[in-house]
Amino acid sequence: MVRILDDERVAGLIIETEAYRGRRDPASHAFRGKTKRNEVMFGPAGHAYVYFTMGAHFCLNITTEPKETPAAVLIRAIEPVDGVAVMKRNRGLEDIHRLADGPGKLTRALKIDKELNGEDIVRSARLFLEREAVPKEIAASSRVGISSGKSFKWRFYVEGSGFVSRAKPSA
DNA sequence: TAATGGATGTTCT
DNA sequence: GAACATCCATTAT
Repeated sequence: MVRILDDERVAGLIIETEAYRGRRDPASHAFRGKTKRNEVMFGPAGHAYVYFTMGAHFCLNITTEPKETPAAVLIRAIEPVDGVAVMKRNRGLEDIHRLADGPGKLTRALKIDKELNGEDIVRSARLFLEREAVPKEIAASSRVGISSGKSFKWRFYVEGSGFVSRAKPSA
């Protein structure tokens, strides 16, 4: 995942994600229909859905599925690769393992906020994805921080990575 | 190492 | 008025 900040490349490998599947998924923002906040989820795939949560943090999702089929992938953690100094400055932290090991931390490290909500990441010069080697050991577990839909194993993370948000995921 | 509570927008009851 | 796709400082074990 690549973020361009003042012509500087700030990037990292995606380590942890969660899937949210619209109408079929009680934990999804889109489960109860379209609102002003979640309308990006109802748009075409490949756009950034950025929302403000718990009164203090932003979370970044990438939409999937065609228009009017709400679904998105929450990016929960990255392993910093380029522009590490910028991330440290944004976070006020030196520990590289803690720079972006959670959805709220990641958006802060990469300076992602509501202004990027709806960004087309296929065409964007500010936020986009590059193809990389897919890690071999990918594990699945329940999603984090939800109260319904817990039985779906829709959290995916690189097994053994020191950059996941929770060392010991709950099954 | 584990539990607690504050910050506080958006949506739902 | 309460819950929530969170994080962190503070306090208790």
